[in-house]
Amino acid sequence: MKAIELDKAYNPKEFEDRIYEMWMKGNYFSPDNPRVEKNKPHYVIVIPPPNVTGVLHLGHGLNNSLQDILIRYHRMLGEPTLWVPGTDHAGIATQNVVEKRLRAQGLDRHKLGREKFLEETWKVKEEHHTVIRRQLMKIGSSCDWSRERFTMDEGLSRAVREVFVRLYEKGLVYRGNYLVNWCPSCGTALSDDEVEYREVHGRMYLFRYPFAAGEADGFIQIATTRPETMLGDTAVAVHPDDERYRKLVGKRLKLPLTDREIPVIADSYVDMSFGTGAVKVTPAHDPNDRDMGIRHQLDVINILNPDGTLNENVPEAYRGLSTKEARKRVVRDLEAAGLFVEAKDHVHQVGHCYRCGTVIEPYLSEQWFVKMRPLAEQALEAWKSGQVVFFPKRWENTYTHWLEGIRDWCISRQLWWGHRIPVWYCDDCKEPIVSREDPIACPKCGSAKLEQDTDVLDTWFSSWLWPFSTLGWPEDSDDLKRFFPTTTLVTAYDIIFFWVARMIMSSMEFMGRAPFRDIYITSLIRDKQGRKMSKSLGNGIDPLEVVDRFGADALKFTLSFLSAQGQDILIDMESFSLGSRFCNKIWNATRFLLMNLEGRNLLRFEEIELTDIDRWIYHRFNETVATVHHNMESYRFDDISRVCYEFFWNDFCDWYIEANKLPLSGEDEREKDRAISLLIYLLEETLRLLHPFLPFLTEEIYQKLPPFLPVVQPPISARPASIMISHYPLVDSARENVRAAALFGSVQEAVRLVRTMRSEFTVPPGQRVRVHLKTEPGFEAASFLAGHRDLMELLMTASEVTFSESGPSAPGSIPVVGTGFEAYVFIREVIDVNEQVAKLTREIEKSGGALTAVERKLANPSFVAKADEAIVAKEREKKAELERKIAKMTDYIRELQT
RNA sequence: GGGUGCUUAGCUCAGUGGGAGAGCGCCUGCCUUACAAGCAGGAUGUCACAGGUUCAAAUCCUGUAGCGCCCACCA
Repeated sequence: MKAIELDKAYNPKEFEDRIYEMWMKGNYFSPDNPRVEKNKPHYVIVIPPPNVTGVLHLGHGLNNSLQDILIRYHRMLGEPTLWVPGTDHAGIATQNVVEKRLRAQGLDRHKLGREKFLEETWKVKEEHHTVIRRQLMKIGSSCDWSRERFTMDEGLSRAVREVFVRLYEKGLVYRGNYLVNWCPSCGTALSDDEVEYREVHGRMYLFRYPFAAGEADGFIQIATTRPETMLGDTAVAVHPDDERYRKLVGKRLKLPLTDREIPVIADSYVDMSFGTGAVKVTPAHDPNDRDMGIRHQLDVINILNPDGTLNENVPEAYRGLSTKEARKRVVRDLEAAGLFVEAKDHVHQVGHCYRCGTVIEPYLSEQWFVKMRPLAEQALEAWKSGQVVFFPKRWENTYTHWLEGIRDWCISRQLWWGHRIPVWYCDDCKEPIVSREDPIACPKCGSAKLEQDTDVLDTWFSSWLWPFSTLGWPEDSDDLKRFFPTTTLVTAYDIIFFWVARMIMSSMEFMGRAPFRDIYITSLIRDKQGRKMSKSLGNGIDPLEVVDRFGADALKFTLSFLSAQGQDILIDMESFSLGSRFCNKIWNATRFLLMNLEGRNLLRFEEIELTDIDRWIYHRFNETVATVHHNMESYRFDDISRVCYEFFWNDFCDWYIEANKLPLSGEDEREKDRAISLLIYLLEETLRLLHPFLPFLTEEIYQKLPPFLPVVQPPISARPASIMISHYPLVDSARENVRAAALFGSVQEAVRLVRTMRSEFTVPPGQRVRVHLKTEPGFEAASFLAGHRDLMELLMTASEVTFSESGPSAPGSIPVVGTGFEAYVFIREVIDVNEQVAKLTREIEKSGGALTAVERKLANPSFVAKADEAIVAKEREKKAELERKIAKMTDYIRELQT
């Protein structure tokens, strides 16, 4: 046959897009693709939906690369495999993006109005969605695009409503006036999990509150980090057992800067040992104070507007000020009144909005909540009973800890972008109506004047239904029946609370079982300094740029290779050359093999008799396959990538192809046919092994292979049209061959020893050298070595290799010791002995000089006594090393001169 | 404060009871007719520190230090 020609270098741009198109046309991403073996269990992943706030970053690159590896692996095992793609509307985050754009045009959402604003947001959603979809395709994601979903799709919105109504009917959704986390900038409530605590260097202020006239003399000192909230104080609390204050409990204080009087109360919440042992109580603006307020029926004075400025409940002078301004003003005024004691630097944790970074204010408002305890119990049960398993396991602690300390979930958001809360209020009788369908009239009074709740739901209220809402729930759809529960969830650890735990809760509640079996928690990607990649730092890496420079396969393979369990990945653009080099290596090895098809006839595998070298490579291949399968079970992507890399590069290329250059360049036509046939067969199997990690490259090469090439394992004569739907290699115990491995291991050892020797004497690579191998009596590999004289000559660049159980007959060689043999290298013949002796002599002299210096140092008693012990030890070691070196070179000289 | 992870070669990291390793970088020599994105060879480590268990410890236990992350209402 004719040689098949490949370009000289790996150039992914030339084929990646073309191949993705081919896959799409072939409908290979479908769970009903031609490879499917109907009796096998389903393998299903639903994508963690990227937010439509922007485009994909490298974290998504990692996440989706790993999902694609799993999907392709299982698909090639013949399992009906489905990967559901989709995106998330990301309520608050997307709304912020749009508002930012509006601000740039001098607009805001209120000027625009709700309807127009939503129109704008849908446009932004479309923009980002288009890019995200293209990015996923670019990196080769083999997801089923016909099943793509969006959290605000009609179907998913129906699921959201259904869930809200069911939970309401069950009494698990309730509405109430509670202290919630309020972001003054976003103008909405947040759940506890959306508050990010950051260390802030603030101040701790000490103030005096004087007693009201006639109550007692003097004052009580209180400490606070938020002076402005004193305007909302309705009590001062002390511990009931605190002797210092016992007599003062019940007395009234005059609240400075206001005309109000507040009581001193006793509450065991107060820590006597902290500060002055007296705490100001602001029920409207602190969760603990709120609790105390309820216990003591204190007044609740809300001093804030929704935008974070002070409202009409404070004295006029402070109204309209921001909390920051008010703080300064209050401190100044208290100082003027002689009530300020001191302000100390104070480091503490302050809550910030996870989306915009604004300081969170505890704020009393009417909100909707989900009662979580009953749901959390079920989610804990799912884990305890082994329905879900975390990889790595230690994330289970994070999961259970959160569930055990679960708090109710505030799900209403004062935003516009999201699922409108399915509650209407009757204008006439004020009855709230919770309904799956938009109601027309009030069921209680019949009034048609209904208004829907203006708030929307937390974005996670739709994401937590993702594994079944995407499959058609609440309809009893075919997909739901076929593909639920899913198999594996691949996600990062930063959303275990937000998403993973909640999905399990909702799924237990509405589906009666966990939504997936395995939870693989990926690493987080950081830059080389260990910083999170972010737009503001400008240290982000665009996956598309990686694809552009190195190719999608290089992206995928590199990330997989670096993806050690439980470790963050520190990476920069250059890191991807690892994958790209590997691709190039595979490309060129293939190029070499296909080139050697010129004039050859491919032999059928059955008619080839394997040599021990062939058995060795099949043994190694089989070992590699076993490791891959084994580690795939436990999601050890790094280990899998490593063994594949090592097998292909070190075993297949460096030894097997190199060894086969002998027959390939020989005269024996039958030998040539034999050698190239086996090489091509093994290449084909290896490509299948590598395909999940290097989908584009392996497909491109697969398509270049001789079209009629049969498959060795499993034995099929008509290869599938695409490697995507070919068979993944399986462990074949018949290929295990420890004996062949040992035999070839001896060849490798002998070759390496001689190469090292050559290198030590700087013998030019082209210069042939004579070698004698003295094998020990009874050494098993002796005849194998002797039988591969020509191979060793090739690999050692030897002019001649002789064998015997005795030493060399002629002098002038230098021996090296191997396992079961000694190799005598006749260095003297290929080098200028005088020059080499002179070189060695010079080195001995040089080392001798260094040795003298070291010895002198060590002979100095004050050095040994006073110098750092480590330094002394180092010197001793240096001495021993120099002595060894000198002895070895002296030996060499003696041998050369014999 | 609670939890959890890390500390191994210049850098990024594997390795969890018996030989200290990989990739990149570095040094030497090679354009050997697949690949210079390559080939052959090499150097580099008190495996954070201190104790303990063991015939044997980078690996198990205890403690210490440093770094990181998560959670938590100390005003």
